[in-house]
Amino acid sequence: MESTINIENVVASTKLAEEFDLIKIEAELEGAEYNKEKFPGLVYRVKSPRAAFLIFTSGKVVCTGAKNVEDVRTVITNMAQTLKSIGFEDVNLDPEIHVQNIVASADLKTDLNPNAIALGLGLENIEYEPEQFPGLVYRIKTPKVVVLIFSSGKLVVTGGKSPEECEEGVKIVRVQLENLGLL
Amino acid sequence: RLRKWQRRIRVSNATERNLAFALSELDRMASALGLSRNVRETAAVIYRKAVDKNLIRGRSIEGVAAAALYAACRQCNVPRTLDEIAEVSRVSRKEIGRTYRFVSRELALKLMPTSPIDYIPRFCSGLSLKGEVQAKGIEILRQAAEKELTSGRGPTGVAAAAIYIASILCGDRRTQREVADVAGVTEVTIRNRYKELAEELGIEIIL
DNA sequence: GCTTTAAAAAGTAAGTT
DNA sequence: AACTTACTTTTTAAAGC
Repeated sequence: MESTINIENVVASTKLAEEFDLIKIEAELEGAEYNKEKFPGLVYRVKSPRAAFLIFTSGKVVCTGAKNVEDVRTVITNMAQTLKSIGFEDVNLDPEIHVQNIVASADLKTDLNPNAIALGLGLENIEYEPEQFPGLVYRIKTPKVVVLIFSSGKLVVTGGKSPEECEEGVKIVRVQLENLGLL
Repeated sequence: RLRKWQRRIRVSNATERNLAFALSELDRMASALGLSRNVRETAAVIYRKAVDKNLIRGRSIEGVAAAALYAACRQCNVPRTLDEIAEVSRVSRKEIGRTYRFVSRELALKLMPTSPIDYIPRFCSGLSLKGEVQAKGIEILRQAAEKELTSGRGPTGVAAAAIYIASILCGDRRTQREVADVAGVTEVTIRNRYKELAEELGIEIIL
């Protein structure tokens, strides 16, 4: 089966140490931004596979912006190595990583009618306020994902914990629209 | 026993006081927006239902009142944008929108998205345009809806473009800036929408 | 609820040129 | 009028207000 979705962003969390001295990291790593009053986490961007990190004093880390689930491990491992080389001897170089959210896009390749879809899926199951946003918001219970449906036929799936859940979300939308005769 | 009664009376007083405040707020906002008695009563009904379902918990009375008014305008087909409601409320557009979604869902209002057609009468009066232009604008929007040219677009922008075209076709032209001002959109938006409508509906605009 | 990050979708907005 | 940049919606973790 050809891939029907394009993963655009993966958000993951992990714990690299018991604690971090963010002021030291900010001083050692070029480009690191840390404003405790503004936000409790230190922001650091990497280019390897491109990604952004939010590092906290608790040792916990949030990684966003990765384009693949595999890149997440690569980038986090590199981050751990960088922190170790900067003087943090106790960083875990092989931490447990939790993918928290995946944002993906898809294309049904047909124009869609949001108003008809709203009535078909049921006004109580969707949110569609073109005055505020052009996409129709459809929340699916299982898998627990949210799909944004546009009149162009393009979709955005978010909230999934794995690529499979995102694929499933697109599949559900496609099947329901087909059954409604709106595809 | 006596304390229990006092508590009930106190709660009752607070409830009545809050309801009175909410209703006066609805009236104040409705007056500022020039809304009819029908819309005010519809808003009051929605607000009372929200109170009966305890939807006020964790929300401000003003926020729910503003959301109820926004919903009432839509239900009565005389829509106001969230920005217009926010202008006469002390609650932000974001808060009103969030409360509206919650109340709308909890009370199962099942409102369809606002139709551009519902903005035509108000915008035309604001531009002192006659019924002929109004009818032409509505006709254009009906055709546009059939060809699905309005999906995903802001209702006010589409309505503004239809009025702009209608005013020209009826020989009582209004400038893009004039229409943009009453509709609360930019000239760029009117330009984008009217070009699209004229093109797809085969309307020749001679300036 | 907010603050910060990333990203797509499509519409609208604002500032420059 | 074109460009650019930016904000709207959704999701999600983190620590703290």
